[in-house]
Amino acid sequence: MEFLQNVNQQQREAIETINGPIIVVAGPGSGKTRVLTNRMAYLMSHGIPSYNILALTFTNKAANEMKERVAGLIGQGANYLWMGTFHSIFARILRMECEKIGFQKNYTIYDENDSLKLIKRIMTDLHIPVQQYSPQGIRYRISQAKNSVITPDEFTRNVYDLTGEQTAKIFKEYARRLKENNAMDFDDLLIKPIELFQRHKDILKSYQNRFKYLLVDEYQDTNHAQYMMLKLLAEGQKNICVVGDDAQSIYAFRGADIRNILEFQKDYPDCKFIRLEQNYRSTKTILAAADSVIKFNQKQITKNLWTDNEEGDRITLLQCGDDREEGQEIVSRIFAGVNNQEIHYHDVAIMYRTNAQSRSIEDALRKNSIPYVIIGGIEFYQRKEIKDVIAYFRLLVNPQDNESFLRIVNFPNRGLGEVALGHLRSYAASSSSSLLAVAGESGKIAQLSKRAQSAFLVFYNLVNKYRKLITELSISELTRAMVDETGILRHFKDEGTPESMGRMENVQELLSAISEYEDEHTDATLEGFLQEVSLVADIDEWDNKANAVTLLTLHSAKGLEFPVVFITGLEEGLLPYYNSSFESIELEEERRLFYVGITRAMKKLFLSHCLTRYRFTEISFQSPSRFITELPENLIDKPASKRSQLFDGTRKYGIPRKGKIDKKINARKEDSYFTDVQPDYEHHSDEIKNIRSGVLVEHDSFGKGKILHVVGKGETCKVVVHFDAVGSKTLMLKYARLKIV
DNA sequence: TGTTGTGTCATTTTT
DNA sequence: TGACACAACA
Repeated sequence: MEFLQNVNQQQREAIETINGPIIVVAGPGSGKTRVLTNRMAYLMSHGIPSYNILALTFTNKAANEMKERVAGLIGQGANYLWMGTFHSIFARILRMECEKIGFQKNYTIYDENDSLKLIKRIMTDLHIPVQQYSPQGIRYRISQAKNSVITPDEFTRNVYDLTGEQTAKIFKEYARRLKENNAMDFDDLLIKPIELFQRHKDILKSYQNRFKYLLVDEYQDTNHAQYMMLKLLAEGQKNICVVGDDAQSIYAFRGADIRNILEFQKDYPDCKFIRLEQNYRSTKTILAAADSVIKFNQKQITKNLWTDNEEGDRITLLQCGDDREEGQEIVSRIFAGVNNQEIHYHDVAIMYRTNAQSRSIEDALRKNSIPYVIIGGIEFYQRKEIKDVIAYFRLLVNPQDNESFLRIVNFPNRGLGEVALGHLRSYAASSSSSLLAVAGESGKIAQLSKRAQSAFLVFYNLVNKYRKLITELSISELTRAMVDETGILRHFKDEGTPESMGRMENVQELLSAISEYEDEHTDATLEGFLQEVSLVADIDEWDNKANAVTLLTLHSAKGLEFPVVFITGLEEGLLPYYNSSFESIELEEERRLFYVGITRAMKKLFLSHCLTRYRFTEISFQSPSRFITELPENLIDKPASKRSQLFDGTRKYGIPRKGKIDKKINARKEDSYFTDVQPDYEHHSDEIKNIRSGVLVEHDSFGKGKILHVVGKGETCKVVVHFDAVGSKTLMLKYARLKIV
């Protein structure tokens, strides 16, 4: 059988085991996708209809790729396969079933920004000061609660502090308003189906019957809600196959619970446990480096990764003076490889911890005319003008969506300000109707000025006119006509600044995206388009066909592979990121992130760190990441001109260099590699010389603490210290009189 | 009511 | 750096 050829023993077992629970712990590059796709094909070839299979992934991209591969193996038979992200699959189920839990089919999906805005508005309404309680913090707490399937009532009962009390109030009101607006946030897409299934056993039954075979990719990144959902669906048949790698769990901040994978065997004691340990992706060197790093973590499923691949080049460590130099170093390595015809631009990925780091790298690439694509950053659909136009469309589809109403009722300007809206909102509240509905009756609201009354009416008529046209026009005609009538494009044109011209183009791009969507979907609806837009990630759009270097965060690198990988910013405070240094749990997650990065590389890995870096507006001194020291020294090359105390410095470059740029780069700094002495402090005392992040210090009144971060230099040098007793403080080094412990 | 300026802020990762 | 809130002015 075709699906069993070219697979190893373990892969074969994972593919062939049709019934019962299976967990496949798949090391990086071990052919996990092949197992999943071949397994689906195998199931179907054994008479299991495709509509009995549900495959859940983390990105749409992964789902689409797998769909294509399955179709390649089995052809038309794959048509009814349900495969997609948790969010999109359950959004789809909710479209059909949500009336049973009090929502309407045309519900709106709120993204994080929408929900933050709503929370801020609620806080204002409840007179909870936003200065005192950070709306982001509250939103995060609420989201965490929802991910753990905790209801507002349960949350209220378990409050232990003041912020918690306020959060509880907001949480309740937030849930109420979402319902009132007929809207769901991202978390609802996971927990509302659970609610549905628990309340309506017959519906649960029907989905259990339908989805007889469950496949879950990236199981290590599921949160509690996803876990519960799977448990509900798998109940009875227990044909659940989960694939993942605990060592690549990097979404704890989003509620992912690594226990789900660690304890799968507890939930399904009779499960088959399969390890995929042969790596087909990387060189021996890269795999050994990755393995050595991950061994520093405590809790994990033991794995013995190995590969038949060649030894390969050593890992090259680039030490740079600052972030600009880092960009230059990378550029010169890329040039060297390309000039030798060893690599093409599209073989190269440059990874970083935070999106902000991309800027300096982009500068360097641009300056040297190297084509690049960037994944992440400010997404198209998050731009203000796009969100504004989308709000119009949302209101068409879901007239109860008060948040969208508020967003655009005065954009473009209709002379409707705070005061007018206040009257409208209280009238709406007393008559419990939506803002849009009340706007249509603005004549009845006595407090409103004549001008405001008619402005509301104009707005109402505008929206209503297009609501009536929904069934008559195609969505591209509808949206185009509406945007025209709102005068948004004219508004931008009149402004005439370069920014507003850019905005105008973006809106036009949105309109063509709608046309494109219409061409691709025979049954295109505006709802469908809006849903797709809310659930796309940047990575979904990326394809590696263009001959360009790829820039991306370590997080979005998961699941990808590249012949040449640069991991940048290997510095304390950045990777591992700040707060992660205290809690070993968080530190371990950072380490896994680094592990994910390393294991993306097939042939050649570069690691870079800077001694200084622009953060905020100031120069900050950076110490090399502790993770660097966790790599076996014999696998690492450090360019000869930069003698290090740990390495003897006589070696070749991984990829021979040819570029002309790197001459001056090597001229600077010498032995400072692991010593981390900061040159600017030479004239200070010994004490001050040793001030750097990670050092334990004592302060006269704050007691003992640890330096997180050093900002600035000389007279104005500041340090961020985390004190055991009082938490983090920023201090002027000059006055702080810190003693090194 | 709209616009402009100022100050403050926080700046991780994402479906 | 930029996004946002608020104050002051037109």
